[in-house]
Formats: sequence, C-alpha cells, structure tokens
Amino acid sequence: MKVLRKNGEIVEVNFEEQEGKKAFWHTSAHVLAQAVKRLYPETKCAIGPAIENGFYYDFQFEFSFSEDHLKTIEAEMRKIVKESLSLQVYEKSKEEALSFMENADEKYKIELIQELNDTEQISFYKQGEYEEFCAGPHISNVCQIKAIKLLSVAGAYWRGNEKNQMLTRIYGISFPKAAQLDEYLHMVEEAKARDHRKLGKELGIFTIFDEGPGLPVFLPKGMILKNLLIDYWRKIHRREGYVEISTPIMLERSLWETSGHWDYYRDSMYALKVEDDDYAIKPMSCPGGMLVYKLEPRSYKELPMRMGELGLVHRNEKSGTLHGLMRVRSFTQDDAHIFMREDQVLDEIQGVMRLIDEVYRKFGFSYEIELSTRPEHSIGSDEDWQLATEALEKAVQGMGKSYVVNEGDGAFYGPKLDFHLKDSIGRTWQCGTIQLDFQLPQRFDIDYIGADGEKHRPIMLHRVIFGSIERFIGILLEHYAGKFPAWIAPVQVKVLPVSDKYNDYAKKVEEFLEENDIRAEVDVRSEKLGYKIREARMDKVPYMIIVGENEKNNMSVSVRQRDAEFDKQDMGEMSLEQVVNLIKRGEIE
RNA sequence: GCCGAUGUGGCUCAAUUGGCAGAGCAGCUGACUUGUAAUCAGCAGGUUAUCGGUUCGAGUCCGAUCAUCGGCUCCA
Repeated sequence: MKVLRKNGEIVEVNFEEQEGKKAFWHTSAHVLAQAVKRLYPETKCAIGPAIENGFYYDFQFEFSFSEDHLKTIEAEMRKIVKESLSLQVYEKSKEEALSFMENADEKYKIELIQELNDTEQISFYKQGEYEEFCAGPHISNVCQIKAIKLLSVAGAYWRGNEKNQMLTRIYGISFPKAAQLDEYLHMVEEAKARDHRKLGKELGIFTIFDEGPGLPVFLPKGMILKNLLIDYWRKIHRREGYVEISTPIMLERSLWETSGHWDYYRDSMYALKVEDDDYAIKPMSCPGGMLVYKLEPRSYKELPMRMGELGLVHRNEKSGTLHGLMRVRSFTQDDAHIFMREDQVLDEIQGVMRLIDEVYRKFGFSYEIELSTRPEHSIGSDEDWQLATEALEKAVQGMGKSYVVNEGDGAFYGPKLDFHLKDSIGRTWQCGTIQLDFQLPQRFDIDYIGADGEKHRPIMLHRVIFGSIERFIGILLEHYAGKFPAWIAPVQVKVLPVSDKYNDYAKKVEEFLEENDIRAEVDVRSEKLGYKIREARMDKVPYMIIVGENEKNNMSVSVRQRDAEFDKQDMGEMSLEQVVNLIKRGEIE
C-alpha cells in the first residue's frame, strides 16, 4: 500500500502497520467528506480523524440527518473510489489557507487554522475537486479503499465541549480487501453476542427496571455470583490483615462539608431532608470510615490500620451515560482505607498492588497501570501533592512495573494509580485504583499517638480492587462470554436423568453434590436427554451429569463438560467422589 | 443533560396505503419413558411503553412524557 507523506514522498507501508492504518482511514474520512460535499454542498465540515477502529467525520448539516442518509453517502463514496483519484499534497501560507476556507465558507476549518502559528506553512491534501488542510499522511490513491461501511451516526459537540454547537458525527470503517470488512463485521457481531446486558438477561444474572434507571437488580443467579465474589474478597482481605466495617448509606450534610464532597460533587449527590436537617446519600464511603477511625485514640502500634467496606454508593449520573452494569447510579465499591505512618506508605501501596495483581490474575486478566496527577479542580498544598505523587511513583518503580502518566486526571484530594484490566477480547476497563490522600486526615483532624508520646497525623490511602462489584460482574460476563469458571458459576452442575424412571437416583446425586458444597440443579422434566442437554448448554453450566440405567446400577454418573471441543465433551463414567473432586479443582483453594 | 434512533405476549420477531393484533420459542395440560444440541398434540397468554390528539376507524399519522439503544459530554 502506498502512502503519501506531508513532505511529498511516497512510501510503501503495510496496512497492518500503525501509519498504514491511520493513513488509510484518514483518507477514508476525506472521501466521506468529499461525498457529503457532493451530495449536500451546504454542509459544513469540522474534523475527521482516523480512530482505533475506522474513522469518523463531524459535519454540520443544514437538515435533520437520519440513518437513511448513510446509504446514499456510502454509495457516493464507492463512486469516488471508482474514480481512482490520486492524492496530492502542497503547502499554503496561513493567509492563503484562511482565504481558501473563507471562500469555501467553512467556519470550523477557519477556527482551526486561526489557531496555528502565523509563520507556519500549512499542508493541504487534495483528491479530485476536494481539498482540505491536513497534516496527513494519506494513502496515495482512493482506489485502494476496496471496502467501505458507514456504521452509525451520532451527535458530538464541536471541540468536545458541551457548551458548543452539536455536530453530526458519522462513523465508518474501511479496508483494502472486502474479506477484511466481512471479518470485521463478524467480529462486531461476536462482541455483541457477549454483551453483558444480553447475557445478564439470558442467564438470569441481573435486570434494571424502567422504574429505576441505572439501579441494577440482582436476580437469584446473579446474587449467587455476587456473593461468591464477596466471599473470595473477604477471604483474601482477612488474610491480608484487613478489618471490615459497614457505615450508613446516608449521613448528615455537615459531614460532607467537612470531607469536601458537598462543595466539589454536590451535583452528583442525592440530597434529602431528615426532619429539618439536610442529609446526603453517600457517593463514597470514606467519610464514614474517617468517623470510625476517630472513635477512639489511636496508637502508632495500631498502624497500618486496613479498614475495608463493601459500600453501596449512589451517584447521580446523567441519564444519557447509563449503560447496563458498566455505568450505573447505584453500586457496591469494594473500598478500603488504610491509615498509616509515613514509614509504612511504600509497603502498603505495594501490598495493595500485589493484591490487585493476585485478583486480576485469578480471573485471567492482564492489566496496565496509570499514574494520574493533580487535576485543575483540587484541594491541598503543592508539597503534599508532590510528596504523594512521588510516593506512588516510587512504589510502582519498586515493584518493577511499567506505567504511564496521566496528567491532571487524579482525584480532587490526591493522586492515584489506576489499574486498567484487559479482557478476553482486548478491551480495557479501569477497575482498581490506589489513591493517596493527605487531605481527609487534615479535614477530619485525625491523629495517632507516636512512640514519642506526641500526636501525629496519619497518611491515608483509598483503594478498590474490583472497583464496583456490579461493573466487575459486567466485565466478567463479557470476558467469559457467560461461561463462568466453575468456582463462580451460579450453577456448577446440572443433573440430567435419561427418563423419569431415574429421577429418584438423580435427586440423590444432586443431594450428595449439595452436601459436598457443590451448586447443583436437577432437571426432572419429562423431556428427552438431548433437549435437557441443549438447555443446560444454553445456561452455560460447566458440568452436566447424566444418569440412567447403567449409572443407577453402578452408583456412578456420566459427566459432560462445557469447556472442551464439542466431540470431546463427554468425559465418560465416574464415581460421585470423582465428580466432586473434578468440580472442586476450580474452587478457591 | 445533548444529537439521532427505537419501544407489539416472558423471549425473538410479523402485521400491505390507516381497516378483525399474528407466529416460533418459553409457560400450562395430556400423551410419549426417552442415552449426549429441540417428541407430539392441545390450552392459555396483548388496553401494541404511558398520556393526549387527528380520523368513521390508529400498532401504523401528530404531540408530550417515560424507558432503552448508538454516540457526545461526564465518570470522585
């Protein structure tokens, strides 16, 4: 594939390479704009970059745009591709560029050019009658775009600012070969099939009522899953020396004023009256934790104090942002606050990092670490921020982990380490976070008595591992495509009698499994075995046990497993003890 | 919140220009007694999201509201 660079040179670049993909999709975006201008000349063009998968272009149409227009535009794009227009690049001075765009009446382009340096030469790319200022690179001829599909249309604010005009954004994808487009569309279908909202409904994990948008409801199977995750969480936290508390879901306004939330996050908090007093439903659990710490005088010998809380928090997210379990208004944070002395900070951060590593690995996630620094809207002294940021940095480096810095993305009270896990289809999710906080200890005036008999201010960190249990369940659903490993599968095994004659034996088998702490269900309906197997498969149950004449006589079972190729799923006959061991192998050890 | 789209039994989807709301699956009842991806028959299930309007007549057209979906913004 040939690519035309800003300096005019044409180089051979593979589509699979970063530059190749970018150039290819960026040119596709130009073709999109060209098609739009041919069909609807009054349209104003804003920006049209290549993105991770494909490209988009923002337009201001003179009419109400609907998805029907996509087909017309797509057809025009194909026509343009057939014209085999080659691209040229040339430069204009800023003045020339401005007068060109003023001529074309492109107000958004003018705004962009005005921001450039006066002296700068501005590169323009041109294909046929369409020319646009652009840094490139682009592919050398539009005929290389063999397959195009416009995917969707959406609103997008000019320059990403909600105070600005809303433009119409058209998303598309293109490839050098038709087969690649088919493959891509197939992949999108696959991803849709593992959408946690679809799986959550099919598997009876959760639902969300129309009467409570953003407020997830756990169904019996989902509750088993949630409780198993919590059991696991409690087990490893006990081992790591955490204690657990539970603080109220709502507390008085003065507390939120002390913590700073009332000033900084008022809009996202649900407030209510209790008699004549103002209360707020907690958006975070930390202030309650602070009050628990303050209950009695603390000694340096008690530190580090690791105080966990599975806190149900509520945040008033905008209606348009809600998304299944991923973005909700009510969720359970697996929060913990660690109060520590200065000399303990490094060990504690690294301890949490090890715990996060252990948990993510248990579920088969790899992850990346981000260090987020002081945001514009924040509290505290520069010294504290610097100290805290350095502490986090030192801890990560000490662990030999790589990380990227995310400037200005910290919490309002302190910098943080974010853990972005990567699921089985390559998407990343921010889950774990470790936040150092010098502010709350000051605001709540908490202290401990040191070995010297003097009062000292403890340092505090906030941390979550799952992040939100609801969201983590959503991620697990998609990560495993609903096929949960046996240790968290709501139903681990289904017992399927071959006919009604063996129902009694099947029930005995189920009882035996339940006595051995295995989550089993028995299907005693008068249906054929094939039918029962089909249903158990759709429920994505890890193991099926089939019992008939042979098994009844031998006091045995025939086992079929989910996680093998179709013709290798039949594991043959085994004793009840063997099945218990088989299923327990995947349990928490 | 903003832009665009969508909303029909539990689920997946039909219903021509405005003209009797229908099917498959699931459910229930009965028969069948089953050996590794759907046994057969019957029955029941709906104020077409809600409210209002146009019309002789509205699932269909118009308006409002609610919810959902794709994005944008936001995400302590």
